[in-house]
Amino acid sequence: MSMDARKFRILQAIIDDYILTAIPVGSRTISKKYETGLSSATIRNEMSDLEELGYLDQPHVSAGRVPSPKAYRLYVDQLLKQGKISEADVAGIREHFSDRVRQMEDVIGHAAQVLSSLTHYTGLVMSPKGVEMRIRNLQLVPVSAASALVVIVTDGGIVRDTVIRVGNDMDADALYAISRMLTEQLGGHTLSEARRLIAGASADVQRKQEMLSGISELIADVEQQQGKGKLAVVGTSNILNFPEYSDVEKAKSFLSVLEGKERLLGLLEQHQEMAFTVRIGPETGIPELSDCSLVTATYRLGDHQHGTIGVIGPTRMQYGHVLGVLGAMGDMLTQLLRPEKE
Amino acid sequence: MSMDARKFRILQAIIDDYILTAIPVGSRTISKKYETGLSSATIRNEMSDLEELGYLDQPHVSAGRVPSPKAYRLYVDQLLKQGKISEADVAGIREHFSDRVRQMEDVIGHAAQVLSSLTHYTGLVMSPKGVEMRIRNLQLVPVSAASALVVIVTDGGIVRDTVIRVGNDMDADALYAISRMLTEQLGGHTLSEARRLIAGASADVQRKQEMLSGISELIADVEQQQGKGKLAVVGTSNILNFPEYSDVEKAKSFLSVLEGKERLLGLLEQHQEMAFTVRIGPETGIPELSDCSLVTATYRLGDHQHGTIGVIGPTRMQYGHVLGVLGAMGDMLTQLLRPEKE
DNA sequence: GTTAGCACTCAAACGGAACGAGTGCTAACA
DNA sequence: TGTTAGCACTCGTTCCGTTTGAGTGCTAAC
Repeated sequence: MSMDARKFRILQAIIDDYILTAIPVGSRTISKKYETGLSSATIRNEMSDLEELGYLDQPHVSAGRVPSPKAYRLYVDQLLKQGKISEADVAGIREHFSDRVRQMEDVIGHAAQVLSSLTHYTGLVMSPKGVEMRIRNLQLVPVSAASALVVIVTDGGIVRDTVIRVGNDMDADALYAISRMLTEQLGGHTLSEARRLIAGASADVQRKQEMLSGISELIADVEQQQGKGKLAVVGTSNILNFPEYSDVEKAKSFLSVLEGKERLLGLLEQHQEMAFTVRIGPETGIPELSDCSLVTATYRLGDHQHGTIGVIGPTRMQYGHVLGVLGAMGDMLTQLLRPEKE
Repeated sequence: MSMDARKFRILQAIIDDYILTAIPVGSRTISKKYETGLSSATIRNEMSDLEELGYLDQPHVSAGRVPSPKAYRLYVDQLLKQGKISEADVAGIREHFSDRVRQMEDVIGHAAQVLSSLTHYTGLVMSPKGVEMRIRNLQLVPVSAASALVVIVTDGGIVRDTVIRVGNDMDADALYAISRMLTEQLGGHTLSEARRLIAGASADVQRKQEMLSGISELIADVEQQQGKGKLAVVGTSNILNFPEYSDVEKAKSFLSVLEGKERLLGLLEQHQEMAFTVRIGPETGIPELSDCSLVTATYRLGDHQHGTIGVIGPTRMQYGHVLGVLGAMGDMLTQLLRPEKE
């Protein structure tokens, strides 16, 4: 016995119905609403086969059937093959981003917000992870008599700053001179190279040494921050709208995974080279998310950096719609974050 | 009939027990566990009086009594009068902040994290709201041939930046010259003054005009950002650990208030001049939070700016502990964020 | 291969009985 | 006059048996 066209159509119908209603689907429902040519008894036979093949589960003997993760996998693969992105989704996103570009972090938070409100699931946006970022400019800005702000601009346009102590006798011009020198020596180098250069530099004066180590720390910070990637999570409470999470225990374990962002980051960092990723239930590898699906897409920042956006919802997710929204949003972000022409 | 010392003791006992167990307290419980000198019948009479006075509610006739918001109010006022802050809380916080100071935003997120984990409620930290912030320095940093980064440093140490377009013929030195000029002219002025000055400046060249308007926009941004205040919310899912939120509907409405941060910001901005604020149930003014209490405290950044930290939990909150933690955290933040000596 | 029919299963909904925590009231007591 | 023992009463909770109905598997006929 194997999967034929009719079995596939029936499976599709079951999945569609279950995604819509969240209640186990019976043979009569399919016979009446979908495959009108066949009687419920026939459907029953087919469903029995599908169960044997591993595509359907039965909560208990007198309930209908529920799609298994394997079924969703088949369904999604089919969806990805035909690769449809709805025009409506693109329009919706364009509308939400009509206002002018703001800071990177705002964009990220905003994007997660839009994902959540368009899909009614939980929206995730991870900031780009820098691969081999290079320093473009480094500048010291006086803050008070004894301290200065170090600003680092990288080729990705990422800016990071911190306050360090400098000598008392540094005026703005002196700081600028130092900035020029540092930019000249470190510009074009990667972050780790820059740190090595600083470490190697002989510090003739104690004060200067102090300053350099402050800068070095900042660079390390940037490296680490970019290595990790910031994560915005919006719409966690949406999950409570779905009947499968009316059990408080389930909801709690779901929410605590989303709050402790580490594991989530780990998931988002996998398969970053793929345009789309769909992980269904157990495929996430996180037991607490075994009733959830995670759909991700990628956006680019410049040529070498890419970030990830995603949506988490119940396994019976509207995959088509979510894929559409994510695709459109990915394009939008790539376009929005394109570095100025050089 | 009025409140005498014994009634007060009994009320205190009821509140203590209810905070601990979350189940309505019966007269026998009080008689056995607390006021051992009195029989349950006597307690019953007193409880009846307390109910008449508005301090107790009865879910239904055959259940025990539950403290009313008015009772918590009395309880908290008493607590505030004796103003006790536990040493253990101070130590706990100091421990969590042992690592070096990082960026303002990190500190805020981290503080919310610590509040949440020490209290097991939801932790809130709002960034300082700038009153009359003054510009200390303004600097243009080259980013690419045609664009530059504007960095603004204010007297509160707040740094904000954005990328603007500049003319093609601007090299680093030219930008620096402009920076010096701008700093000279705008330094010491408040944000709104600075914007007025820029608006008034006659722009001889088109390019310069473009640049100035970019800077002006950034200043407006800083004003607005600081006017609003950023808000970190951590530990929302903690609420699900409490039996009063085992009802999914309640949990959902609570969580959605926390997600749409606007109303929360409004609450936190009220009474910012108070060292401590306790708002119990209906006192919050938000219907969805009528079973919650919000406790806030203030920290300072410099002399003129203050931010708010807070904890949201069920009305039967461990007020003493929360006040202790918030007090200690407020001091910690004030100390941590003290601007460098000038 | 398809379908009608039928016996069977089992979760969910329903409903009444028993339980028990807690109250209010009254009368007796110190 | 305040305290307490006693008792009737209330009412939510729990338990348990019944009914309902959706859905299945199997068999026999088409």
